[in-house]
Amino acid sequence: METLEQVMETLNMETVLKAESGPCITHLLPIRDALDILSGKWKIPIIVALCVHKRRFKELHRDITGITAKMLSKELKELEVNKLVNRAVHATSPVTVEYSITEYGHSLWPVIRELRDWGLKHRDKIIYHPEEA
Amino acid sequence: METLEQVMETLNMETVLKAESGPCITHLLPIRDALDILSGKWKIPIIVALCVHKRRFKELHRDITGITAKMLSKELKELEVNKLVNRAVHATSPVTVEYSITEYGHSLWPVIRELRDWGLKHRDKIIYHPEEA
DNA sequence: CAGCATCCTCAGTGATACTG
DNA sequence: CAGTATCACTGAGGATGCTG
Repeated sequence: METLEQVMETLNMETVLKAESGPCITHLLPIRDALDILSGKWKIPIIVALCVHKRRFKELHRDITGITAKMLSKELKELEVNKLVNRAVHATSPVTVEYSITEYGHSLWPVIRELRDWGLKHRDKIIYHPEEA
Repeated sequence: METLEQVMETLNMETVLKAESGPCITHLLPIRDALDILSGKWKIPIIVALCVHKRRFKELHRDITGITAKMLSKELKELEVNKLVNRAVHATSPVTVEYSITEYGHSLWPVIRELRDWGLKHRDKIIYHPEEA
């Protein structure tokens, strides 16, 4: 089992931190990419909602408390660009659009699980045991 | 092995999305907590830098390209509150302050690894194979 | 229904200067 | 050295109304 230090060494820190390119592209940047795709106020709720089952725009708008149509539209577009979400237009009248999680979207699961697991432990540590160093 | 759908079901989505409290606290919120702690422009570079070895404020300021003293100070404070980073003041003259990763900080490793691994695969998929659905 | 256009605001960030 | 204070700016996100 590698330690955090060992892994960080593989990141070639001293080079990475100051590099404009090179090692940075294969090391720090991927972390940033993943973070950028998941962060923001609505990405996770949308992904979670679509993981349960496919939904239409209006349904998402209704099921995700507080989101505006503008943000929902924008976020879905980003998720679609990243191939995490599929957009299917049905030629009904009026048209309906169904959004669903892609197969590729499932690859996010290990990431989300780690985030959730760490977040749970962290909540416990900080909120319920704030006194411990 | 659980599927993403199965896990999402355990999140009790329909309840979670609309809940102000209750299930939300143990499910969506931890993900947001973790994300909040890691996201932003400087948290990861700081953590990575400190994982290689402890550093003083000035050293961090020098080693992390582009960060301002104000942001460095603010980010270190947040990391310290979350017990990921330790702040040690030495009564030299003038005083020096050493920042280091805590034992608890190491618990972030699985999270960072998953983010990096997914980010690497994603980079490959989106940038080098943009044509594939 | 599924969005887009417009306007707005305010918290996060940067630049610069200053302090114990 | 290790920060803080002040000001200015930007952009994520919200409110509202409109369209194909």
